[in-house]
Amino acid sequence: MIFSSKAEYGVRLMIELGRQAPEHPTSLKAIADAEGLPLAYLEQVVARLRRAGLVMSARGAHGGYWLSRPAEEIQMDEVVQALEGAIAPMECFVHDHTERVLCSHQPDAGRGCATKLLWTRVQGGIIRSLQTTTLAELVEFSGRHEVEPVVAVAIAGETTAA
Amino acid sequence: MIFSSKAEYGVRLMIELGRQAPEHPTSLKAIADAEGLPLAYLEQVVARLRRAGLVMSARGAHGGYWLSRPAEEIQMDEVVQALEGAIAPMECFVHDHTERVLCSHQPDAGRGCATKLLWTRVQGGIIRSLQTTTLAELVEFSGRHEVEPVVAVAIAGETTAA
DNA sequence: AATAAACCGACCGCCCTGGTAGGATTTAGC
DNA sequence: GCTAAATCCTACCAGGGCGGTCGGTTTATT
Repeated sequence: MIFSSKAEYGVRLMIELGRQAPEHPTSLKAIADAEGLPLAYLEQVVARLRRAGLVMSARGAHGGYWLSRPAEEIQMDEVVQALEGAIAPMECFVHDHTERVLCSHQPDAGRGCATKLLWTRVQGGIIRSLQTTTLAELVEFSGRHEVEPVVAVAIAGETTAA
Repeated sequence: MIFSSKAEYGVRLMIELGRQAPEHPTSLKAIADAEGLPLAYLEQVVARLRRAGLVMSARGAHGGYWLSRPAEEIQMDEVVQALEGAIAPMECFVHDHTERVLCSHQPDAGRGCATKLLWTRVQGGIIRSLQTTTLAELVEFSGRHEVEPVVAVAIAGETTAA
């Protein structure tokens, strides 16, 4: 429940685009069918990726979307950030201006904001793990197990446990 | 927006308890006043910490709460987990049983679930950063800047930027 | 007895999420 | 030029979770 479904859908969409030949436009309809996702909702998701400059598009018949850069050069923190907005573990990290009680950092400055220290570390952990993963890795991973379904499940299980 | 305010309030509460002498019960009222948080809501928050065995309580007049272990032995992943429930970056991580479309891991096992690889790494990053931070660290940090308010703000700002 | 506190469960308004609807615009192919 | 296929855009909506309140019960101290 940390990331919303926009992140899930968007990452899947990016992987799907990464599987296609570059410059060759893929229609949203094709992706929606392949992944079993609602087309109209995907439109909103891909709009964020486009505005962030991660994908490019061509309108009209035989139009579609493609990666604006090779998958090797796309770090996943860019993708998730485009989909979810700022990657922050706590509300006060993204809206410093709001004078909510949630973040006592500004108000009672007499005491160091210890929670902020904690959330800063968490934020670092998240961003680091996203930065060190490229889209190409995920594309490669998703394609590697297409031939052997049983093995694929086993490996995925181990990865989860680790 | 990754963690809810329960985490923020609960961590602050734990820090407050860590500042007190062990075994000496602190009333919720005192904490609520010190932190400017709603008492009735804090009750729900502290209940989670108690059920997780992180704090102990005494009822009646002059009752209150205290840490069940020294702050040095409390890793923050335990605290956050008690407050937020399972620490998972995506819904399908916590409810494997639900047959939602959100996680395609089970359904189309023919293809390796690449998003799961990503979320697993993120989860690892979060938990690691929480595990390597003890409550004692936060207590020490919060107390260090009490004397020099101006310096405290400056240091906190640097920590955020880093 | 009175007071101070932990404990418990029900309730409730607000906002965000996930999703739908309906259209406007652009392009390829005939 | 017409039609179909696609992107693009805006508004709308139901549901659920979150943050919070309230009233009351129980337990212990003084």
